[in-house]
Amino acid sequence: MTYTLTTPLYYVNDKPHLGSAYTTLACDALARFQRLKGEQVVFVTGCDEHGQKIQRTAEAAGLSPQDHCDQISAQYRQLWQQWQISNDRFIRTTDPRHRRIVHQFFARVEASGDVVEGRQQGWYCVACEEFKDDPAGAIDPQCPVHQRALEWRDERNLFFRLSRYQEQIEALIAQPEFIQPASRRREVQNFVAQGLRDFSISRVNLPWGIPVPGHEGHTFYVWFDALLGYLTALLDSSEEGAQLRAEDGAEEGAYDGSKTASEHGAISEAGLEQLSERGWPAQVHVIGKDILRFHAVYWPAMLLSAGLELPKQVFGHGFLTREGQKMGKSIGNVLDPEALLERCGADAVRWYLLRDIPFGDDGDFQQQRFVDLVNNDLANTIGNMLNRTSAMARRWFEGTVPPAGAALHLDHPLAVAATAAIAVVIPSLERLDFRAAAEASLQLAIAANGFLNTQAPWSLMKQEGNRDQVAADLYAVLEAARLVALLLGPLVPELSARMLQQLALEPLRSGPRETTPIPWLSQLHWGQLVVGCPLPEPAPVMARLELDGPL
RNA sequence: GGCUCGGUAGCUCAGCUGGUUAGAGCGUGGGAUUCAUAACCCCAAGGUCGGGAGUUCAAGUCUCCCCCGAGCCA
Repeated sequence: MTYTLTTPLYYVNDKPHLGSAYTTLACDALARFQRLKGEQVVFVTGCDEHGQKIQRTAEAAGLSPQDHCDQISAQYRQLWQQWQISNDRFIRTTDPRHRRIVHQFFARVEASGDVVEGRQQGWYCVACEEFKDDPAGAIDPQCPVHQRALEWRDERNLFFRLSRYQEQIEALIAQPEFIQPASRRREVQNFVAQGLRDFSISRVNLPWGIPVPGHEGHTFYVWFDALLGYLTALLDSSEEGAQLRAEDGAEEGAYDGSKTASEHGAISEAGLEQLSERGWPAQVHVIGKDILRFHAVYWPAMLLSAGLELPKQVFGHGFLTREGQKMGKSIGNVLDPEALLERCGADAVRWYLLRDIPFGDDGDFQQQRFVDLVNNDLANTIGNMLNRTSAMARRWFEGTVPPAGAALHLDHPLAVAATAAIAVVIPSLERLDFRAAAEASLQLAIAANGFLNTQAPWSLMKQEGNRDQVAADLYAVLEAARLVALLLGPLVPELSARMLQQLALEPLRSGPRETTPIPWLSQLHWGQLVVGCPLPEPAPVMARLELDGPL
């Protein structure tokens, strides 16, 4: 069973902004979690590179559309590398393979009788790539989203017969799991309840796009083409895709290294019929709430028409504001993800965004709170807990993990706290509730600090006869720290690795196609820290953030 | 204009099917402590639960009206 998840394919209109980073980060946490659980993950991201808006942006910059796309998508790719995003695929809709898939898909839709020609007339927003409902007689109407003048269009387009799928879509979105979070479901339901209308899937006189076969002068509408990128990504013939398939074979006991090369030939011909072996349907499409409709209504209908399986879930998360204000170039308050990473580090940003904002709701990036939470949770509560305990263990127990003694009992208060934390973290991550997972992990660290203060090993050590007690207490806290580090693996992988390193343990391996030698889930049990194991010299695993000046 | 969500401590928010002194985190103030990254631990501050009316023995928690904010659709 493959766990496929996707970010949106980001529109290459401009360089990446924090919103895209937010989505990608969350997906990365989910992907890592699933890998740690032992799932075979295909984490897809990429860029959407078609449409008139891009053509015009490129022209304005004096570039060819392709050059422009190359530049921007390279920025995305680079940014994700800098953030250590563990995507398995990076698909661009200008990839030649994509064109083939689009044509193949279109042929299926056409064969289903779902493509009709029609006249489309109306006010068009190029920025939205969408017809608006302003009346024909409107004078200089503006796009409410972009506050730009709409353009009058009157063209003969190809339409997808969405209306035929009314009942099926209604049934689909009636499933409580399909649209998440639940709060967004009704919105879509209302929209569908009004009756689905056919929508145009082609544009005329738009050279920057994929031509529609058999319909001279038409190119595909971005929303038809872009979503298909998810499929192209899975049918990837590149090395990473091939490797995944090789592992597939190995798992079924049919591994044959010599086969890989000959497979390549076949792979490059891979088409839609291969999708089910390549990880389709996706387990979840993670998207911003603004494009929920495309993913929850149009996209499933297109897939139905093409005879393909439907994704299991569409998760529409909220938007980020900054200090209560919408981020925008005109206000000049955009947070640049690259700069943010450089000044604060990936762990800090990941922690703040995932721990403080309920995934699904809108969130506000507040610098003071960002710093407060990172310093309190990560540096003070978690980092310092490990640091102080490791220092004591090294000082009093020959630089090693002290004898566990009574700490191994499962009714030890920290064993109980750890079990409780694990029981919350796993189901929370499963449903993309990163906040609950973070809080539960943090709770374990708080319990460990509390325990330490109650036991006060530094006082006990001053009297004779307490050595065993101190050893057990320190063991318990170190063991709690180990479990905190493991639980934080998906959310803040680098911090997790540094913590494990301080405990002389191997970091988790949750990157693309990585597996951890000892399964994560089996490591998540009390009492596995090895007594007598030498501890490295303590070094803070998380530095406090001290920002001079606004971000 | 229709529909849907919100409006609870300085800030961000929990409060399920109505029922003892309305909770958490951060911030703030105080205390304790020294193992540690001036970190950790403990305690407190008293917020008309947007406003008004109603139902009820009893309402942030239900009903109606109003005000404010957000979103979807038109």
